[in-house]
Amino acid sequence: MLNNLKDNFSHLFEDALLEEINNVGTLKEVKEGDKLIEIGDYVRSMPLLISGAIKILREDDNGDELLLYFLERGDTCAMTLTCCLGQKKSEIRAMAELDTILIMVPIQKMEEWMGKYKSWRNFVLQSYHERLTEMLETIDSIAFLNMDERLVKYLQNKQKITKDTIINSTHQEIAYELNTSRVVISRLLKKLENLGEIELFRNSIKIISL
Amino acid sequence: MLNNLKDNFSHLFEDALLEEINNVGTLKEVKEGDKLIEIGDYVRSMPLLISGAIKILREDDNGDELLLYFLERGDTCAMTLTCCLGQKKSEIRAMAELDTILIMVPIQKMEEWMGKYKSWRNFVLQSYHERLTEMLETIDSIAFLNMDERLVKYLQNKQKITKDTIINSTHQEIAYELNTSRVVISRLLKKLENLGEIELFRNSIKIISL
DNA sequence: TTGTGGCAGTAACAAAGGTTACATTTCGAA
DNA sequence: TTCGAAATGTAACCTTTGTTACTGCCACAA
Repeated sequence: MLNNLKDNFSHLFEDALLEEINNVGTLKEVKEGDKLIEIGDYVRSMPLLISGAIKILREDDNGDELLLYFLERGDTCAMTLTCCLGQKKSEIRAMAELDTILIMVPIQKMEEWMGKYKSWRNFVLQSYHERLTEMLETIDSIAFLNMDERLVKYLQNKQKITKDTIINSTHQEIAYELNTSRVVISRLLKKLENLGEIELFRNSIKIISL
Repeated sequence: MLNNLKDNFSHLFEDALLEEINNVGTLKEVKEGDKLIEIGDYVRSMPLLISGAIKILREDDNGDELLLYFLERGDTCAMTLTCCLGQKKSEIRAMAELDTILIMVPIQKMEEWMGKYKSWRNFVLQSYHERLTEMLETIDSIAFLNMDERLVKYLQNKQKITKDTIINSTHQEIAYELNTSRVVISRLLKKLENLGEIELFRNSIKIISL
């Protein structure tokens, strides 16, 4: 685990902190599609992402869903941070977008390190900043963009995260994450295909140029 | 200023910290409608709200606007925190919703206090948590609610912030903050009036029961 | 091989929200 | 007092998005 840590976090944390994380953290591997946190769960440890990607989703009372953002290598979950500190229930759902490796750190440590390590404080604050920025981008999308533009952004984002021009999603799955209906997505995807920007297959979409 | 501080922050900060804030902070009064921060500004100090209310707005490239949330007594601006630390430009606009009194703390101090005072750390983290939560609520509204429901929420919120059943806004102003058009707001307000939930006047709206 | 369930294509229609246009009212400044 | 700008009311129409319904297609298991 120490190697994993050094590879991904040595530019952020001093050796003493890396050592501590190595001592108290536990390595966790999850498969694509696995659920990490459900809305209402209490959170007892904080994830540091080594590899893979996690998607963070919001859901309303009717079960309508919305993709908020992705976490990647070197990230942590800002929601978790506050849940830990405040002993509050999770407001979001976290699912593995890809096969993912993370280090789980017990919550007591995170407070202790806040006083002890400047690099840890910066990391935590930086994480908050990134998450707030991503929330702003999400708000921009749903407030200012039409569904066709949101869809294009979604596909671009997905490509960036998976590093693959083939997106393995059904229209229904995309519709859930954008909180719309399958028919709408099919309609817009077909339009993009007619423009030559994507190619449609069963269970997958190939990005030509977006 | 020390009295202001003690009245509003003594339950959060230890005496030594209150003392420090008192030494380095400057009192600032702004009038309703004053602009505090514009998008693109560099932020050099951090506000602690003593009284009044600040509204935080987002704008896109076309000048379309959206109200994100309000800051009240005891709050600080999480955006500012990260802007300060990262030396980044502001992503948002801040306007005084009411006459407001705040204490401005220079940014160098905030880092110093992070290491020195546990109560400061908790305050900063707590602020982030509240802001993230409010961003989530904003997302819920625009993603899951129709305009009529968003309008009702907006009016309720406004009432809560101003502690007044009379809302002094034009339809155009409301339309800006909800990123829609004046005609749409007039239409929906008239519907609410017909339901007996509000009463409409020139430049103001009286809330009967929402 | 055949049936079954999930996936995608598409048409027709409905609803919400945005746009344009114009009339009326109100208020403050000249 | 009068004029003009700003605020509001309202109709007609358009666009976007959501809904319903039905089709064919594909993959897999019985």
